[in-house]
Amino acid sequence: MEYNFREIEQKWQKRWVADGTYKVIEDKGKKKFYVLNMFPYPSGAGLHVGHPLGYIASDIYARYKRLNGYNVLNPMGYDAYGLPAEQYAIQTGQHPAITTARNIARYREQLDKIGFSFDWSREVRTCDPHYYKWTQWAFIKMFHHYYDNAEDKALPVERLVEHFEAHGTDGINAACGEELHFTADEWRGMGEVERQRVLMNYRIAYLGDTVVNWCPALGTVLANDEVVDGVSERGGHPVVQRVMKQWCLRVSAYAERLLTGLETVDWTDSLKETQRNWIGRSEGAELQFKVKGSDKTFTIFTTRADTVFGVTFMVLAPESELVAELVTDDQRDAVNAYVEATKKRTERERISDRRVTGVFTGSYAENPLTGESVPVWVSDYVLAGYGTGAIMAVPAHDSRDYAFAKHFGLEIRPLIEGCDVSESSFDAKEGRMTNSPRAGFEREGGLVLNGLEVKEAIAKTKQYIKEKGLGRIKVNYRLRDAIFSRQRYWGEPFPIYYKDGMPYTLDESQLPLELPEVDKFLPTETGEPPLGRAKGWTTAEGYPLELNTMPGFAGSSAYYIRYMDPHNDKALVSKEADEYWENVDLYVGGTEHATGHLIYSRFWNKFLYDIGVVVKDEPFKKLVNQGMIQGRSNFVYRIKDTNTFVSAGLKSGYDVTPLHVDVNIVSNDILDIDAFKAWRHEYADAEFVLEDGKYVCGWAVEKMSKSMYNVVNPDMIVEKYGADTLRMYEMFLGPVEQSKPWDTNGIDGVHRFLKKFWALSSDKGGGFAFSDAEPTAGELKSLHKLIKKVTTDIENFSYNTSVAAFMICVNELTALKCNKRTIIEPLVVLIAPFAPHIAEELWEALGHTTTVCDAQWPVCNEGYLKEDTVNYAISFNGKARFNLQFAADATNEEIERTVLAHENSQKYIGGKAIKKVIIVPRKIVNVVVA
RNA sequence: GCGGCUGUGGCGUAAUUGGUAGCCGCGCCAGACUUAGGAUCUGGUGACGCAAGUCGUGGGGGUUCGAGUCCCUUCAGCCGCACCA
Repeated sequence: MEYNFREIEQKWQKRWVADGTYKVIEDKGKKKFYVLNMFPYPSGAGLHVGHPLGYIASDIYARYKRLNGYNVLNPMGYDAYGLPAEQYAIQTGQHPAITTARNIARYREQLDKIGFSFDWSREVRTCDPHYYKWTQWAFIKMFHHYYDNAEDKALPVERLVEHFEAHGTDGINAACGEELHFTADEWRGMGEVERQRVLMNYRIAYLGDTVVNWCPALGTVLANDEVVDGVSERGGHPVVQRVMKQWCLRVSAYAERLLTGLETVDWTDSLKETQRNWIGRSEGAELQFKVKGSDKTFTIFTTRADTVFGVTFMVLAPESELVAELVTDDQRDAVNAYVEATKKRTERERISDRRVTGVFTGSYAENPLTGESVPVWVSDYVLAGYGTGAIMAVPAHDSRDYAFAKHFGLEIRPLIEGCDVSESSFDAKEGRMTNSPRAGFEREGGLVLNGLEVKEAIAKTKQYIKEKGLGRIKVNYRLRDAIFSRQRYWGEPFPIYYKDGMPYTLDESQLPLELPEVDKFLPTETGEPPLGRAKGWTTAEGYPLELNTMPGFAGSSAYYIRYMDPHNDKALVSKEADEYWENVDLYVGGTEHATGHLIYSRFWNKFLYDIGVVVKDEPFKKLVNQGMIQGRSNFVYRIKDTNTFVSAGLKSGYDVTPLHVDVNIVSNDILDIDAFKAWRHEYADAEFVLEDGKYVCGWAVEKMSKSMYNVVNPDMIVEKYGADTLRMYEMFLGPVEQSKPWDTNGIDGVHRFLKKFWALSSDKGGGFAFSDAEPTAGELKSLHKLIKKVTTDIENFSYNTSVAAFMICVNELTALKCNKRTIIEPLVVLIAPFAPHIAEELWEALGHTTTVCDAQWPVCNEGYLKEDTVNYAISFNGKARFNLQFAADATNEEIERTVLAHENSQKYIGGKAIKKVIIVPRKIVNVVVA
């Protein structure tokens, strides 16, 4: 009987839906397992063969866990808000909700063909009001909480208010924008607006003046992770720095917990390292500098407190408020001009152009340890957003300060014995201190670092700064608060209205606040976001609602929690559901989310943990990054200014333009000329210069994308080979974590394997044939080898070697002509996670009335794997010379005796003394002779 | 610049974790069947050699009876961060 995959796959996909096979309910009697894929953004291009890679890998794991008796949650949904749908809406006027729904339908259709075990009854869409109600709800919660550094968790803002009432800011240790100081009396004297302004300084979701990445082309701000190399991640438009009032999330308050939490999760080292880099913890000290001839002081941050004796100038960031305070009248024009020029530069220009620039402010600062005066400069190499926006410059031991000093002819004073700073600075944190202080500049009772190792000197200086009250020990983070406003239409509206210019949250009972209709998806004529066009966009009392919407990561930050209890309209998640599912046991997705989604989700989850909504501090226990499937593009070469195309091998003789050609009309790099002529009307009368009668295309590995015509859809593969072949082939390509170009060569091998597997139990007529005879030792060994291999492989995500193991087993069984029920049945269960359709069909043929999903994973009996004899390589002084067979249970003494007595051994020993005999179990006997 | 990862046949990859390098598949070669087909089956396939054998895991060095695997060094490629003080 033929392997009719089309019929089989349709039959079982229908059956699964009809029976609700993959519907899962909380069952306290069973252990839970939560498998999750990063949900897709439903783009207009549909699914390509790269998307399912991770879904297949996690589906295999989910099915495997289920066969091992776990209650498995394996949901799927859509990250449905996003820029492409909105850009499309702007161009065509088509409502993004319509295009998004259409794209989702297409995705669903494609996904269904691959045979996933998703529980679709739990589907979520971020743009669905029932869903984003809880995104808005979480935002309200964040608005009404602040981060208490002493308790190290989020607490209600009411607690803060109580404290202000009683003690003012005295004793407050909270994450905030700026350090405020007021008394209880002053607090009580404040009006409503002023109090709101104070509280805004502490809220976890707050409205703040921030330097943002403004993208004029997109008309919106972007988060740091949405800007790559100074241009927008989507579209590649230039990005400039601008100060704007924006909603922000105080992610930075969680920096330390985001860092330490990494130690508790099972993620790859590289991903953890990427997050550590992004969080960017650095230990150092803050040190106060007095401004000469004034009572002003300012603070700098340094990790190299030991170098304070080498400070020869100070530098302020151009955006720093200190600039205006410190600039002298003489220098004001020059400084203003410099600051203005800096503002106009885009992020990209600042990155690409690293010329040393700067201006002297005219002021001098006093070194707190030596009292000497150093000039204060302004330069854009100092960042406003990090530390205090001001630095002490030590050109001898910092390469950036060095370049600046060289350029402007400032003093470079080395502090480490024997270091050479004539060509470049000495940045390493090693060596012995000298010149600290310089001879003749010692102070009574002052700090002396001379002779100390750098590390000791840092510690001693920090201690000194702390004791003398010159500053404090401080930990700084690179991680900044997340900017949470977008000037876009297609996103979650904020549950916020304004009264007297101050924002207030809607009541939870008013949620969801649904996205209003607008006539156009563009900003208003007055430059307000698109929601400014919505009619009646106010509260019932007439207060105006917020016009910004939330960014893409808002909806994706807690979706994994919603899957646990997706239809609950009383809570984000019920206590019972959350306590049962806890958190995600296995999360599969791409590395591109390392510094975006995976930081925001962890932050969001930790906040919900703090307020008692979820029971786990970390959302994703184990994370696997599937590699990207790249496209393999094909090119044709058009001779300039003609409609003639020259084959790749001959193109060097012509002046040609390479053009992408649809890979679907190219086979093994040979162009289907008729299909090419039909592809586009301008090629209908194209002419060709052929080699050997064929048109050979060029190729390159590139990102799979519509514009490069290298997209291969899974549907086409499913149509031609079936879903089971696609699933197994994608796994067979190589390790899941590895990126690789899509290459259809080789899929035949996998398809052939499934046909052979099918043939094992099908007879020549139209039916199945199973033997009830007892299996032989050889058959049992073949099966149990497979059980062992596949079980450990799935646990380790080595699916490619599993597929290889299946092939070996089926080849062996085919050779043995084995169709025995007791062998085929467990084999069917083993393959079910990989090729569920064929497994179901055979499971039914074996006479089962339940689906294979309810089967039991077979257990390996090691007893069948025993070898009777073991082959040893006999080597002399490390050189293998001949082989000998021994019984598997032979003792080392027996082996040694036999080897030494063997006639072949004599010519290698040749009467010399035997130093030792090393016997490695099951492998090698090495005889070492003198 | 800092940090991480990778390097094995013509290709994708594997190697019991320090034990006969190249499993499985593609491709290729030969053969079988055949109403020549992009079907199926069988055998072969790291290099050199008629052979016994020798050489082989980016290069060089080391540890070890034994190294793809461990250590040092170097080269190449990929990824992350990057005027972060």
